[in-house]
Amino acid sequence: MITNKIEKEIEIVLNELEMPLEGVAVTISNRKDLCDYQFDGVFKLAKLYHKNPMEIGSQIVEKLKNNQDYQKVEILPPGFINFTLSDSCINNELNNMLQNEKYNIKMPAKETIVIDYGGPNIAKPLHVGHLRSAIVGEAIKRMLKYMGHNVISDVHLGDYGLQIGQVIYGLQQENISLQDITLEDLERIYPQMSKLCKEDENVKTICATITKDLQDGNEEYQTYFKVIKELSQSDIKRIYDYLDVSFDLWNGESDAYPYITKVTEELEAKHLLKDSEGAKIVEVSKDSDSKEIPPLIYQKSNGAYLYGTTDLGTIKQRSIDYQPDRILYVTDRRQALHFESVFRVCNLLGYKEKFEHLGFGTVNGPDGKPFKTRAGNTPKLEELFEETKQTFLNSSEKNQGMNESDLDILVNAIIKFADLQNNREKDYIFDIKKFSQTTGKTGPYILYTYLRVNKILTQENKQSETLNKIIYNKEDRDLRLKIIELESALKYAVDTRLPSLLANYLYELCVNINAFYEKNHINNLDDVNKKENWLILLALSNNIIKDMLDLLSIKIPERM
RNA sequence: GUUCUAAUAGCUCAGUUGGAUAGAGCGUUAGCCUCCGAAGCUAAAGGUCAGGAGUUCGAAUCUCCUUUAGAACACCA
Repeated sequence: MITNKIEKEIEIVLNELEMPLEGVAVTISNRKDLCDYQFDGVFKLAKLYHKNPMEIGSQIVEKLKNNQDYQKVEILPPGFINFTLSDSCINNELNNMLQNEKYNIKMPAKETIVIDYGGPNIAKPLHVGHLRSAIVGEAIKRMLKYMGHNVISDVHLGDYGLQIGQVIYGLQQENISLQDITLEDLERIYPQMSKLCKEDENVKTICATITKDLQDGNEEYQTYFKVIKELSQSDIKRIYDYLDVSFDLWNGESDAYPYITKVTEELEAKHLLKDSEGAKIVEVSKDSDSKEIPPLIYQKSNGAYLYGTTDLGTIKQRSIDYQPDRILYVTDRRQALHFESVFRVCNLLGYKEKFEHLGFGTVNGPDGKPFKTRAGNTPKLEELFEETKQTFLNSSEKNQGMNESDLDILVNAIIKFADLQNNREKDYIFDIKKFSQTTGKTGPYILYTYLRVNKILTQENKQSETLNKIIYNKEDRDLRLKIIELESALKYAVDTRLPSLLANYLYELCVNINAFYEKNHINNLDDVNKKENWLILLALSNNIIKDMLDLLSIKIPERM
C-alpha cells in the first residue's frame, strides 16, 4: 500500500533526524489540487521537540526530495508535507496490482468466523426490515471471505420462541388441520395473534404454555412446528435466492436446544444462575458500568427458555462444531443491549471467542416513521421487488426489451446499491422513489460504466499486461490514482464492517472511469503504445468493478 | 424517569486516529451526441455543519450545557 510505503520512508528520515514519532500516518490528500498524499504529523513533532513546524517540515522534505517515487515533495504553511507521486511510482503500483493475486492486497491472519445474519422468523414473510440484514450481512460475509478468512454463515431462524406458540394456538382456534395449512394462513394468523396477546393476558398465557410444551417435546405441537417450519422456510429460501443471498447453515433457535443443558451445567458449576421472582437469571452488571445492564433472563418462571438462552446454546453449538475465533451478529441496532448481556455471560463463562454485534439502523418511511404501506402493514419484500421492477420498466422504453434474467439483476443492483451506500449504523429513510432511481449514484450507474468499457475491451486486443511509465493526461492520472486506493478502501471497509465504504469507493472509481472515457477515445488511436496502455488500464478497472460488485452481491447483466 | 444514539445544501446522504477552500446524488439553471453505449459528461446556483461555551497552532469531528428527534431499559425476539 502506497501510504505504508511513504510512512516507512518518513520514519527512516525522522530517525536520521533524531526525532522519532509514534504512529506516523500518511493519508490520501483532501486537497487534490495540491498533492496526492499528505502528512500532517509535523505539528505533533513541533510540540514534541519544541521547534517551529515549518522548520522541521523543511528538514524532512530536504531528505525526501530526491526520492524517485515523488515528482514533488513540499512543505506548505502552516506545516503540511505534500507528496505528489511520480509517474513511475504510480505505474509500479499498478503493475504490482496487475501481476499479483487479488490486486496485490496484503491479507490479514486467517480466522474462522461465524456470521449470523438474516434472522427471519418462521411464520412471517420477509419484509423490508429483513432487507438490510440480508444485504449488509451478505456483503460483510463476502468481504471477509475475500480477505482469506474461513467464513461460516448462518441464517439463524427465529423458530422456537413465543411466536410459534401463538401461531399454533391460532391454527387450532380456526380448526385448520395439519395438511391444510397454507402460507397465507401463517401470514394472516401471526399478526392477528401477536396483537391479541398484547390485548388479552389470558391468551398470552396460553400461547406461552404452548411454547413451553413445544420446547419440552410435546408431540402434537412438534408436528405442527415441523409443518409450519417446512412451509415457511421454503418461502424464505425463495426470497433469499432472488437476492442471491446464501447461507452455509440453516440453523435456528430450535437447533440450539440440545446445547442448553451444557450451558446450564457450566453456569451452575460457576454458581452464576440465580433465582429472581421465579425466573432464573444471570447477573452481568459490573461496577465500572456507567449505565445499568439488566441481568440476562435465562429461564422464565414457567420454565420456558428465551432469546438469550437460545443464543447461548447456539454459541455453544458453534463452538463445538467449528471452533470459531470470532462470531458476528448483523441485526437491528435496538438489540444492542441484549447482545451486550449475552456476550458478558460468555465472558463470565470464560469463552475464548471474540464477539461483535454489528447493529444497523431502523428502516423508516418517507415520513421518518417506521415503514408502513398505506394499508398500515409492513410491505413484503416480494412486493417491493415487483414495484421496483415495474418502475424500472416504465422508466424507459429500452427497458421493455430486456430479458427476464437481466431485469432481475438490475432490480437487485438498484435495491442493493441504494441500501449499501448508506452507513450501516444509521437509521434510514426507505423511499421507493429513491430506490427505483437509475441515474446518478446508483447500481445502474456502476453497471453502465462497466458495460460501456467492456464493449471497448471486447472490440480491441491488447498484447501485454504491463504498463509502461507514461501517464498521458489528467483524467488518466486521476483514474490511476483512484485504482491505487483500492487496498486502503477495501481494508477500511472490512475492518469497520461497513460495506458502505466499499460501495462509495466503487462509485468514485466509476466517476473517474467515466471522466476518462469522455476525454480519451481509444478506437482510431494511431499511437499504438498509448492504446495498449489504456486498454490495460481499462481492463484493470473493469476487473476491479466486477470483483467489488461481487463482494456487494451485485451481478452484471449481459445488456442494459 | 435513567441511559444511549443522532441533528451537515430544498430533499436523501458522505465526511478514516482533530488538519489546508465541508463533498456527492436528486431537484433547479446553462452547455455537450457527424466521434468507443447521453442510464453519460462539463459547469453554475445552493451551507451560521441544531444553538451556545470550552480545549487546541487548528474543531463538522473532542468536552460541557441547551434545544429537537429516535431508541433501549427483567421473564417478546
